[in-house]
Amino acid sequence: MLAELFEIASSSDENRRVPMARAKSTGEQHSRRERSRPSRISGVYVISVAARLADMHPQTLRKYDKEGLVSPQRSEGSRRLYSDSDVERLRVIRRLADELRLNLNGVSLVLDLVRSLTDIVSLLESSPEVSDTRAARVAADELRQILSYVGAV
DNA sequence: CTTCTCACA
DNA sequence: TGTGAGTA
Repeated sequence: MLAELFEIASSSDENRRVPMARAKSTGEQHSRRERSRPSRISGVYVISVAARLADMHPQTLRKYDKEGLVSPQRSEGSRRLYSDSDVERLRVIRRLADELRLNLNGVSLVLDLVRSLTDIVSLLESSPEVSDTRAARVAADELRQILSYVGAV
């Protein structure tokens, strides 16, 4: 359906023998860079860790990947690497599916809409000529309500 | 990736 | 009993 809208650049699929540094199934991979204030700590997690953070089973994450709901980066060995935003996205999916009882097609549709609405809110707030109008403020406020209801804060 | 279970209509 | 979601 609309799932093909999400595309994350995948690196080259070279199946070279890269010595995997202690392939621990639990624990974070890579270091955490604290770039100019810890406003955003970027973590990278293997599927088992990401599943635990999102309170899901690893098989569910594989299925979501296959369905195009979440497209994690891949390592050299084609292992899925989930970012913090991927985990956050998984939590939104869990809310949409568990609480709102949406099926996966509904979830992907809502996620598409969330992205569009987020962009529209940004546009409404971008330039003063727009954001200073009453209509823009009302519209942006309404969209933010919808986004927070969906859980996309 | 395929198979199996479970819920549901 | 066919389909979708999650799991083994």
